[in-house]
Amino acid sequence: MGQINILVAEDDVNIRMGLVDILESEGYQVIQAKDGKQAMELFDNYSFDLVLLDIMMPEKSGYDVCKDIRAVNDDIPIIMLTAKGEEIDKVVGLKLGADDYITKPFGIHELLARISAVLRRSKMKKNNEKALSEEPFMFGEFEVNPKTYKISKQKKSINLSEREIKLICHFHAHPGEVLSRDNILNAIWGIDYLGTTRTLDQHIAQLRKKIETDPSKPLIITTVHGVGYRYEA
Amino acid sequence: MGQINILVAEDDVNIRMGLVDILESEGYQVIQAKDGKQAMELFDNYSFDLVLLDIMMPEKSGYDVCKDIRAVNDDIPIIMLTAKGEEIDKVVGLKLGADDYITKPFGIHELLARISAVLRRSKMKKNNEKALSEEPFMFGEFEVNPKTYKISKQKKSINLSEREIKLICHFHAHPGEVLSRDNILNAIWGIDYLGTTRTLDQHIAQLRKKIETDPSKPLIITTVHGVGYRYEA
DNA sequence: CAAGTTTTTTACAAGATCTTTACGCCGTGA
DNA sequence: TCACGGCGTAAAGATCTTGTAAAAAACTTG
Repeated sequence: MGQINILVAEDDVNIRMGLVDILESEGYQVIQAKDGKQAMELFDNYSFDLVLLDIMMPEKSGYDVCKDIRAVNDDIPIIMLTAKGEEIDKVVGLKLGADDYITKPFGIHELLARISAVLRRSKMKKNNEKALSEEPFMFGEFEVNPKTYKISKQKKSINLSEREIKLICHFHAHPGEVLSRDNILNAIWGIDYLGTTRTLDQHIAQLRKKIETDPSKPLIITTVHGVGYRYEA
Repeated sequence: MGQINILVAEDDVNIRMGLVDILESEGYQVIQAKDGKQAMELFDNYSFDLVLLDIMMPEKSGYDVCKDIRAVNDDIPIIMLTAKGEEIDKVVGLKLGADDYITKPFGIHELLARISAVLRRSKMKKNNEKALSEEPFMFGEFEVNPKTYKISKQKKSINLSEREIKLICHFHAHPGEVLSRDNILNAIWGIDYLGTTRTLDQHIAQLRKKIETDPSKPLIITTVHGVGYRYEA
């Protein structure tokens, strides 16, 4: 969920391991490629949030990988790594669609700063696109505003947390249906969630406190014993 | 902050890349838009010193973008790009507020000369009549005076720093909206800012000390947990 | 270049949210 | 009706986010 996946393509094993250490200790999930060919294979099979690309690599240069990635994906941020003194042609690189450059040897701090800057820009871009699909809608007697994490009834406005908003949106997308706990957990917590199923009940209770007139006799989100919950549209 | 940011809106990828190459090798920071819609999105979220606008674009024509930009910002220089033979109506363009025109195909030197001319004029204008473009406005119970970096309530007047004034102005431009940290950092620190996100929190705290009655229970600038901040208009 | 100012980083405290746990009630089937 | 697992709910614990002061760095100005 909050997990950020980074593909690191670098042939020098020492530098690569160094990068992996740094990135993992920052909480990023890192996948390594030892050459350009392997990088493309990994890129095709997994989903990444950022690519770190050495330029000089066997099998396939960073330029080529960059071009091939861009042929498929216009949005994923790409940062190029260049050895000092390497004839790095920023113009060529930018033409191919890289987002930033770092010259080796680089400081840990600079690397991390550039990564978070690039991720920030990319996140902005995503949010702008997403904004349209998150128009306010009615949920029971509440007006739900996914963008602001707020719901309002008449003039009263209530703040919702991340989980609560997602729950409401999920129910809103399936009016009248009985949604199993597994279904909801998969949709909101992700397919690889490892926690208990009671967590969900807890959040449902929390949500009911905020939207039901009498939380002990829910009318909007009802319980289907032995199965799950239902949004009574 | 000698960095000059240019927004390039042009649908033809070859021309766009060519422009980017030229401008970046001149030391400008360039952001690209592939159509008019994207151009407006970028314009709303970042801060530019100059806009290069192709007239014929999908989604939204250069004329429309120009008009929309002028509706919000009267000062930023806009240069229109027109294909040779394209029916370019200078009168219409000037009415919409463009500052200059270049007909494709254009020479590198002509382009750069016009850009620096327009930037020079704009800088002069800023220095001379910044007064007009930065009228005082109300923010909560404060009267904000961007010219003097001062805000006042009743008879008391408080000095603000550069960052603080910019924060207030940005919030003032987006009343009621939840502004993500990313959004604010991009708008005030610039798209290529490499610092940490905590810097922003620090400045928010500083600002609250100056404008909130009880800084520990902010009413004017509220925080939206996990997302960002909001100006309660 | 020294003093003053602003900005940024850092470190820790405080707060919010999320998850787990525990206990008791409720529905269902024997 | 009884037993048992499902569910509501409060409260403790864990985790993540934000507030805030203070140190460090960067920038201004004379």
